Amino acid sequence: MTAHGADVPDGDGQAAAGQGAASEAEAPSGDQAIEVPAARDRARAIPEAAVARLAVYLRALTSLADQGVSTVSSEELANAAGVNSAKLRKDLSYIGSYGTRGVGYEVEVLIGQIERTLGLTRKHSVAVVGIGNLGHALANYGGFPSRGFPVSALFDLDEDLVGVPVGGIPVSHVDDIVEVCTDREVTIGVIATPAKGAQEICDRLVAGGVQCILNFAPVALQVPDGVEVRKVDLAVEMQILSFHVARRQQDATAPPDVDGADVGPPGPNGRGPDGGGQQTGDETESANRMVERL
Amino acid sequence: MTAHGADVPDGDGQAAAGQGAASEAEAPSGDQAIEVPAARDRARAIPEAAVARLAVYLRALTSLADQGVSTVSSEELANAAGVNSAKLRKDLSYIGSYGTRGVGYEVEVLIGQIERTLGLTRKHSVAVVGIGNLGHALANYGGFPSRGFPVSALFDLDEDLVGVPVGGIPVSHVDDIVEVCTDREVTIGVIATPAKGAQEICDRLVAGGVQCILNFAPVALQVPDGVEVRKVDLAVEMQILSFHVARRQQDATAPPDVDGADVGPPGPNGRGPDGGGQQTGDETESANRMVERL
DNA sequence: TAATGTGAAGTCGTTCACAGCA
DNA sequence: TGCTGTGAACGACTTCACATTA
Repeated sequence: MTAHGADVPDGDGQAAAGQGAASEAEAPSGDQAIEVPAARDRARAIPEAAVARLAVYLRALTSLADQGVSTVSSEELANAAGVNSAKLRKDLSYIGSYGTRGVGYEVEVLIGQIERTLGLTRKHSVAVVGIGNLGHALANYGGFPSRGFPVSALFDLDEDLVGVPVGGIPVSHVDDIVEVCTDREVTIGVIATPAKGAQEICDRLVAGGVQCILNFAPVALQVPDGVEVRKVDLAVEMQILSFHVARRQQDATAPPDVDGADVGPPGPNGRGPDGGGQQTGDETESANRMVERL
Repeated sequence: MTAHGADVPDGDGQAAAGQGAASEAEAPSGDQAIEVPAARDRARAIPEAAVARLAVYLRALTSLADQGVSTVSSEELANAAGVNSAKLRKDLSYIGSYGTRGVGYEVEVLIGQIERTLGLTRKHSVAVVGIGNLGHALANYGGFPSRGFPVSALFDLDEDLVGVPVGGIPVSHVDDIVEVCTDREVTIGVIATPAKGAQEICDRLVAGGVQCILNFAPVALQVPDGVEVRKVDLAVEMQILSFHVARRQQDATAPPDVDGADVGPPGPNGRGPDGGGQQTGDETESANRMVERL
């Protein structure tokens, strides 16, 4: 984990498979012999995939609580979360036994336990870097502050934006990242800049004491051990969907295809798709400069 | 990642997260005996996780192409994409043998092959529903159109927004989803609405012929077989990061913890964390109504 | 009786290591 | 000689199925 390579987008939550998070280059050096056990104990025992789902269960639970429900069975909760009950029970078993056989789980108790496990009993200050289209949306995002993630700093490279309040917080200049993050004890940094400067921003955040980064820029960030990176890439999500559309059509048009040569000639042909390609923007590329001020 | 993976995140997938997509209720009835082989052949052989990474490789490759690089070794490309070379080679092997032993891969050729595999040789019309903060950002998102995903329809429930052009496209009313999506042959729908109406929107998109959905609303959507859903949940991503912060601190404060009772008393205590909780917004909840017009 | 909690089996994905080829 | 392509070993996550308990 923690590894450098921002783990690939992996399928996360969603049903089947997916996951396979981080654990990239694990510093395979012959430093210490084993180090497998001990160290990581309590929390490390929970599979990454299960952690992701716990957050989903939490949401379903708070929703139930709002509706006045006080008890749920694994079946009901699993249904609300979009997983099967066996998986849900297994996941919950990682954090302890808080259910009652023959009855189910007490909603409030489970909420408390999951929040504790996810470390939500502590507030995590968030900094958003890159106040473009996306950064703007994130800064105004109601879901963050309401869930214990107060946005306490905004940064942009654009001098015209500095000082302008967005979502109630004045934008600071990226040159002050280290200082401001240290001051405000930012623990989570969100990078919503173009790919170009993302690594530089990342380095500054780390220098400012940020331990976790949510990266929207389309690059694999390099970070020192001990810093966690999660990447969200909209273009990748779209392309995965595209793949499924393609697969579906292939299945539909040629179901009894045994093996033979597939679609195009595997020969050494230049590109293939539309004209000279070109791939203009670089994802968040334009985003950063499009909305500009409110 | 379906997403699922989106979900979650995924693991994810994101990072991980993210992902494994649909295939929720798989109709486990004793309908047909096996059905394992045949049917899904060419494309289905590629693991979901590998598909997600192919999209990442594609980006790295186009970046290299822009820099004028014409050949890469698996080692170099893997490095740029943030994975290890063995995994990269395995992933590429799923789509065929386009490398040259002793040399590496031709950038242009690989780009073409990956694009073909991901179905990017065809344009996929995108519809964005919910023109709030996030929807706004998505509508203006440069990364979509430039990568073969032209945004061709926008929808919102707000009458005041209908007709207003966002990113060059006039917003339509959600009541017209079915009609407009059918007309414009939308293949991918993006839901950026509050959790509340998401399922309803989803149903309409499906009725309008949309086969793939990227869901930003914090709910597990129910879709018929044949429709693919990937979920992206920012709050979940943040909570996963929060978990890692918590784990890190736990490791730091009490490394030689053997087992005993963990943190809080597992007894039947009410909630636990901050006061009466409350969980205000519902993620995109506020988003939808915050920026309003440009 | 009903539903949790969990070992065990199964499935899927990653890593290893090396044969094979330019 | 150098790097790809891939079978096989390994490890992680999921599903099954049932003992267990309120």
